[in-house]
Amino acid sequence: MQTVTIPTEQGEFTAVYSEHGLARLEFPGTRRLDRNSATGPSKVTESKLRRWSATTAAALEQILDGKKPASLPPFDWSGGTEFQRCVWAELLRIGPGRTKSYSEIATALRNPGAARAVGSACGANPIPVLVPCHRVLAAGGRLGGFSGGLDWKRRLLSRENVTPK
DNA sequence: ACTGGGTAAACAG
DNA sequence: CTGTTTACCCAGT
Repeated sequence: MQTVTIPTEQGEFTAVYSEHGLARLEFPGTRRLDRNSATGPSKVTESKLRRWSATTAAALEQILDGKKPASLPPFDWSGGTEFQRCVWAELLRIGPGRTKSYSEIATALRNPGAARAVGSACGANPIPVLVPCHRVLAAGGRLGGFSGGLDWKRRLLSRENVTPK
């Protein structure tokens, strides 16, 4: 695992890469102590890392600007369950300025009634912003929750001209 | 505004 | 397997 910091207007994000791609993205101010995994030499090559970092930084910048990212880095979702990966994949289908409710996601996955489980899966999303869990609202356009803090959710949405109740 | 029952998934033990 | 927790939802007070 390799960590790379990404400076933006909104602060310094931290990206964590495995040999398969971007595994985690952290908001500014969320210090993690496990900075160096002592599991031998990192398996992610320098050339991959530089390419992925550039793509991640550009995508992050674009989303913080309320725009659609031109391209995304590969994601390493190996830590997630099958259900969580399905939810996260569905989130990627929501464009900037659009929102979906937790139950709409559940229905789209042909598992209506799983709205609450969808909420849990969103909370477990290791790559916020790029995997836009901030575009998922509760029923009736209410804000719902956000692992990075509701102020971030409001900020990201307002940048896309969305104002929840 | 608050409560209760229903629901699905992850996790600890 | 049971109990607990969870970024939910809806119909009643």
